[in-house]
Amino acid sequence: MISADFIRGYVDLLVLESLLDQPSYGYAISKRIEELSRGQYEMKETTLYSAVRRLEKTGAVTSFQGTHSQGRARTYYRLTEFGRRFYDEKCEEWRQTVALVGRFVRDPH
Amino acid sequence: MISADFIRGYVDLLVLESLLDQPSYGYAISKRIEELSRGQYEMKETTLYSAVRRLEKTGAVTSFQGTHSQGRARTYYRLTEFGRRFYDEKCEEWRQTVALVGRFVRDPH
DNA sequence: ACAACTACTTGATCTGACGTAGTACGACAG
DNA sequence: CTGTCGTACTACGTCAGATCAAGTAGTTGT
Repeated sequence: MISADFIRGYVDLLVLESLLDQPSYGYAISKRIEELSRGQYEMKETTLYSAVRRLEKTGAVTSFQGTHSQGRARTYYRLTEFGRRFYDEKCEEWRQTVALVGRFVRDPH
Repeated sequence: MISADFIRGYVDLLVLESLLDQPSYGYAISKRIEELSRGQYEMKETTLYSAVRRLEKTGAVTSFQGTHSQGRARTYYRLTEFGRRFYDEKCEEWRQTVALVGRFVRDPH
């Protein structure tokens, strides 16, 4: 299990990726992240919900209430155009970080 | 310039790398990091010094006063055996993080 | 009836990076 | 002989973000 300290800074990226193809809601996002990370990382609920609210505040996502015939009401989140650009930027920053930190990583002797 | 939020979590790794080959001191460590990151990242002094103290507390490094014929006295930091293992672990965690986050990064369309 | 799963919220706490500021020493220019 | 630059730290306060702990609420399975 990868420590959250290592993911910190990329929480937004993981969440945004989950919204690229279609709108989604908290629980589904968390399940997707868990799946894509193959059980190596599990985003805490509070981390996830605070992330989507932060993203909403900055205009990267918008929220709407899903029609629900059953179950508790879900809040869906949809990526905005700005959100897409924001995601692309985050990806680019990630690539740069990989290049940078990579220069500090040596193979164990 | 890469934002500190992206490096957060790898500060210790960068510092430890700078101590792999020989003991060093605060200012030299910061210069080495600046150099290796090719100006893309500059670790703030307060960040660096709080990191070495944290590493000292966990036993990854030990400190000693350098003999100084001139200039202000320097505090040198030396990697311990535990520190070396700690560095190797951080590197391994880094590789895992790269693999994980990489699955959330898509090329811009 | 009760647990388990889904779906989310609130409030408090803690860590770590940062800003600001100051101390301290040497060398060198003017 | 004074000021400024580069070196080498330290102290204090602040803030964002991840977490813990706990609670609310509806649905489904046994």
